Amino acid sequence: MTNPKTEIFEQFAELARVLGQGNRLELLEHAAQGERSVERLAQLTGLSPANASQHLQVLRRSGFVRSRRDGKRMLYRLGDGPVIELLGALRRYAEHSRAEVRGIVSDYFNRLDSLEPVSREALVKRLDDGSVALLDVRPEDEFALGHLPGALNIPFADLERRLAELPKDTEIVAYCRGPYCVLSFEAVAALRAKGYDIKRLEDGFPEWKAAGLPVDTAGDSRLS
Amino acid sequence: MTNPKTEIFEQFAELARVLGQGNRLELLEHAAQGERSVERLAQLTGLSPANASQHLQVLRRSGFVRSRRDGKRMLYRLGDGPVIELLGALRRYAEHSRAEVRGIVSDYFNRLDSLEPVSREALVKRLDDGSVALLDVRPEDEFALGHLPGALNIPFADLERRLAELPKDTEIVAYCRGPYCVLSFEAVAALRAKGYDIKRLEDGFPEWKAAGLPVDTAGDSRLS
DNA sequence: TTGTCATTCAATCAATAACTTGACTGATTG
DNA sequence: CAATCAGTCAAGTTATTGATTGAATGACAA
Repeated sequence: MTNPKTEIFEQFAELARVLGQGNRLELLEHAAQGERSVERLAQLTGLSPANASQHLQVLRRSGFVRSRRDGKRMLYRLGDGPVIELLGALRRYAEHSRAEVRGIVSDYFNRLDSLEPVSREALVKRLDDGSVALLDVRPEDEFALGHLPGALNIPFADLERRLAELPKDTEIVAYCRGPYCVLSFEAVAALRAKGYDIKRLEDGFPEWKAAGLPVDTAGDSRLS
Repeated sequence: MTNPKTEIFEQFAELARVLGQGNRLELLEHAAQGERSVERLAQLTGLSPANASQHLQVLRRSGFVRSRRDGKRMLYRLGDGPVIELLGALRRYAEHSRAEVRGIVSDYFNRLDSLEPVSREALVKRLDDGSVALLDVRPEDEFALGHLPGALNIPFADLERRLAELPKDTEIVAYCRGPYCVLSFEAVAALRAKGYDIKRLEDGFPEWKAAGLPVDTAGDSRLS
């Protein structure tokens, strides 16, 4: 173990082991949306608070999340290393080589949205043109913690009630928490059925932020 | 567990767990050099054949390696998914956030080569100019399984004896198995001490190949 | 066919990990 | 100050994992 190479591989492996737990990956995705208390993260993932706390500490020890105290709550947010990039590489590898992943993806997601999604690059270009409207279907609190500039926030649950706010003549791009977030898939399916010209952003808010693209945090929820 | 999202995260986690073992990562690095028998891989990593075999099967189940039979030996090589990309993301994350990794790297590696390495992109450009000679310091069998076009192969152990083959007037770029392969670090240190104008390639052969750049497999070991 | 070699399988043991429970700490509120 | 709330810690249980050993397979050669 004094061999430096072995030592390095062991360090890498330790990081991989931290990601080797579904619950932790799920906590990580939620923390990637913005700061969240332990209790909230526990609710979102269905874990017991104690269990969530322990997982979060494991994630913190490896720098995947950071934490700060706010009164009696402890807020966790994503760490500042290239976490999203690592998770993206894991996702891409999984999509390539795990038949199960492809199966689940096509069963549950692609079925809902057979048209190809819009890439981040394409969206940036089209936002410059002003030829597209942005729809954020995440819950309001996640939206408040950060969103794409100019996005309109209508949580998925409120979509039916607030259809009037959506433009019928402009193309809409909907986004969500990440590439596997169901909300945007279902929003696209629902709105397309109603005749809206709508597509899905390939990935979600964390990836956008990680790419260094501008992010709004205030309640600035007008259409661009 | 019927929840598709949980299911997906569990799939991702399973892949991460496979990488969560130092010995497996080391086997993977060796398999990334080219096809290798179980026995050879066991030798290279210091594992027992049975143990190496089991690890290799775990890696195979997740597509990180492929295998084929050749007579009575079983040859393992890297799988064809974006494995190198995933390992690269893991490495970059580790370098960013693990103080231990930075420490080990600076202690054992940077000490040997304080000058910045040459990036793959820069090397491609300079190879077009013909302004640089390529030195592959890996063992001959690894070289034979694949190497950068026009590279001269002098295994590290033979360097002293074969100095005459190296140009004194051209800049040399040395490379090896990967970003943490000691051979190229030491070769650069040794040759620089003897007055050669030599730098290290930032990463190694597997990354070059994964980037889709041309690779020679024959015994074509002339200088470019 | 028999023997040999490389690899895999099966059984075992020790170590590690995840989750639960209940007690504990630290900050806020009455 | 006492009560409460959010989070953490510590101990115990169960399940999984990695390494070892020796036997079993499958390919080849005499």
